[in-house]
Amino acid sequence: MDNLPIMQVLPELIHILRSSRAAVLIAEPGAGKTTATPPAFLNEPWLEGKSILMLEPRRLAARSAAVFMSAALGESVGQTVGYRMRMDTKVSKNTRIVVVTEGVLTRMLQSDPSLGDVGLLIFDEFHERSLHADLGLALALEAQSVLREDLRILIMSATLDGDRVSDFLGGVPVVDCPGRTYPVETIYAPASGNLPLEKQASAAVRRALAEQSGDILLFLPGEREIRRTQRELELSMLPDSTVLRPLYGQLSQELQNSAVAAAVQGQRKVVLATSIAETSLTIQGVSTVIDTGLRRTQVFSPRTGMPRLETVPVSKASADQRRGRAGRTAPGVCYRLWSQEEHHRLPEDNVPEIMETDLAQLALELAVWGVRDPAALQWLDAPPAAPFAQGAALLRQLGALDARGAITPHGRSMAALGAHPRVAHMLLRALELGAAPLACRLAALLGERDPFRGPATLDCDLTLRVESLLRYEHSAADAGGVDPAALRVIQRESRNFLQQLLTVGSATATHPLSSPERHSLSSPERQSPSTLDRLSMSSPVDLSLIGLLLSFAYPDRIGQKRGEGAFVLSGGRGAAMSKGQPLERSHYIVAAAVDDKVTQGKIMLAAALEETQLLEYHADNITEAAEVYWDPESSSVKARSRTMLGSLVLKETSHNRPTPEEIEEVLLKVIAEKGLDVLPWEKGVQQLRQRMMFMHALRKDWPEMSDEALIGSLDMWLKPFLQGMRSLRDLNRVPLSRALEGMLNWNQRQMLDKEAPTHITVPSGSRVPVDYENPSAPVLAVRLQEMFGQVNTPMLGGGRIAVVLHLLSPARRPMQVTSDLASFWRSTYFEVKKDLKGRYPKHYWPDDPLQAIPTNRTRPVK
DNA sequence: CTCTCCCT
Repeated sequence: MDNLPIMQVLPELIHILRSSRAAVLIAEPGAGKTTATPPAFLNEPWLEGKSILMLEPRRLAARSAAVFMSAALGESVGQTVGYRMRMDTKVSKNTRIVVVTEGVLTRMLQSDPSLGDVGLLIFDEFHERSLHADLGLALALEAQSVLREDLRILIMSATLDGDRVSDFLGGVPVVDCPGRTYPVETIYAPASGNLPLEKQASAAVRRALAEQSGDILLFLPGEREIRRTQRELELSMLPDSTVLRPLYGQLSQELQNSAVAAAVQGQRKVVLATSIAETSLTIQGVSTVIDTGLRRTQVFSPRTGMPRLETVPVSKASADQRRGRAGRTAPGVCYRLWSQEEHHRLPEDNVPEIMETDLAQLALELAVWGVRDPAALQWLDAPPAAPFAQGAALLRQLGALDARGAITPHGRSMAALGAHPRVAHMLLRALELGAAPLACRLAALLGERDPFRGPATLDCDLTLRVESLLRYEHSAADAGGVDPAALRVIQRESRNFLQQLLTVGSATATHPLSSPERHSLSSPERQSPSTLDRLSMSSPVDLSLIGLLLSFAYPDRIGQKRGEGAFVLSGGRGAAMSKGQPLERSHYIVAAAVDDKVTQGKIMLAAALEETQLLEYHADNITEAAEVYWDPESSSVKARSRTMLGSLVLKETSHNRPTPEEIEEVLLKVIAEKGLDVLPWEKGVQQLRQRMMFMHALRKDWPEMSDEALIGSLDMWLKPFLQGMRSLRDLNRVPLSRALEGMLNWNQRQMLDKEAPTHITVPSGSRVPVDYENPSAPVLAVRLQEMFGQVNTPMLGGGRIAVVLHLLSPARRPMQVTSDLASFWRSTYFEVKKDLKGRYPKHYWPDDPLQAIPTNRTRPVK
């Protein structure tokens, strides 16, 4: 241990922490930082009477670090060095170094924000930037600044940009430790053409088998790609000595072990792995790494509130970490299936978990801490607003937060359970119902991988899984299509949930468990501690409660049948299950897992819910709303009252009487949507509007009459005339002229008749209508003979606008258009006269029209 | 024939 590189920098680090409250240690993997650093501080004066807390991102790492440090001290675990993790704790009075996993640190900080006797808090593998590490650091920094000035914080990291963390912590010292890995040669080997991934990967494996010696580790994004590549390699002619070993998280322990273990003498091992082999597991004997440069990651979609899996390029940091796996014991080689140019475009680091995960749990932890706005704390990367708001909204729905966003007693119990808030809420409600053991099984089923395999997965009914689990618990044989290893994990997790629930349940049994708006329950009241003790996994199970329990966890995914296999969810989305399932006949279901499709999600897991259960247990969220609305079928305003649960219409009746105001409001909205054409624009009304437009063009204080303006002001001018109307047909009775005139004051009305008259009386005595269709150039169409004697063009707009005269023949054929009558009489008239005389010889066409007598006769004079 | 990885 003395020759580890870390030993050379520890004196400096010890020196720094004597005067600094925080430091950053950058050390490559293999430097020994995890096990050498904590004990180095045990004899520091500032740590006297205090202990060291070190955070590890994985249980395995935490346990083995504690074992290794204990062995170095010649002790067993739980003496000077111990660990704490869920369902497994080894510490004693003498323990001064405690290695903890992530959830434990959060719970410790929440139950004692001053961190009791902890003198040094170490974040190991901080570059992984897990949600809990980021949260832990934010909480610890506040604890340090408010409660514990003497608390020291050490950030340990491999590839992290140390300066950024140092700056974030206020410019604390950074210690850099050289690594102790062997050199690895990097070969960029981009695939030619657009080959499927499994072909690229298997070609690279064949190349590496030929060019290199030793075992090969191939990184692929997921299980599907691993299986396809394995098939591809099995079909190609590989040397007999080659063995293929898949490796991913869901694989059984035995198969994982056989992938990790050293190959048998004379064999060459090719391990096909997900990113599990990047940090979590070390594989013996690997000297060649092949990296496809892809990983699968979960992205939370705030739009739908659902998680979604995406295949994305790895970061440079990840790629380097993967490459490093070839140089653990000897110099190695790494093939990267991308080009050097592509490499430059890769992101430096992986996106921190806090940036793309569901933040409901984070929101709950912050509320327990007393913080509603994340900005109140310091973050390396602040939680993004949309997922945080979505999380807070869910917490309010579950009764964990009150209307002001403060934590409720129920919320505190939920946080103490340490499950996802949805699951925690379900467990606590189940406790009240006496259905805790069933809820624990559901919680485990939801948290773990589906135990069904193959075609069995097509039936999304969770009840079938529960039944299968119960058979497994009674060691009864199950039909095919079920994975016993998965059921074993689920059984273990169910028990853990029950134990956790009983601890939290009895701690809070003396005061109300749940939300303030909790309604009274018909079946068993809250459990007393003694009944809690009797609850066990062997209690009888009532399968009819599965849907109800799920509905506590997913109140936003209660589905109402609307078609074959299709459901509307209470949160507003549509979702469907694949055809032919018994569950599709249920009127109500709860969808526990829905994929993240834009229009219609696919239901992966669900259970039936009885309407009576829904009405009884979700009464708080059921609203009765009277609604006045437009019914397109009858084209009229109708009223109904609806019983709603979120977006679901549970019941609808159409009996109540809307008030006139409500009707008018809906009518106005429909007119605005459908446009003004639904109103009776008779000729005179149309002219009135055009006259008003003409006036508006001249005078700004007149109302604007465009479609847009009229629709914008319907409230003002039309509303008073809608009384008693309910349908499109009724609108034909609107006294539109009166309504339009109503927009004018008394003066304007006088002025309208004077300056934009409907008719002009011409010399013959006829009243000729003015055409205002073009409001900037009104037209007066009149027979030429009727204008004899009039010198000048008739004027409108108070003498400002000359009409456009359309002078007509006796048969009302247009002969001439002019806005200057005087000049017409002087010149053009004589040409027109010749023409007219030819065609209408018996009419009177005087040589001096200004002296002639005008006539409105259509027949020639005798 | 949907399913990266961890953790309270």
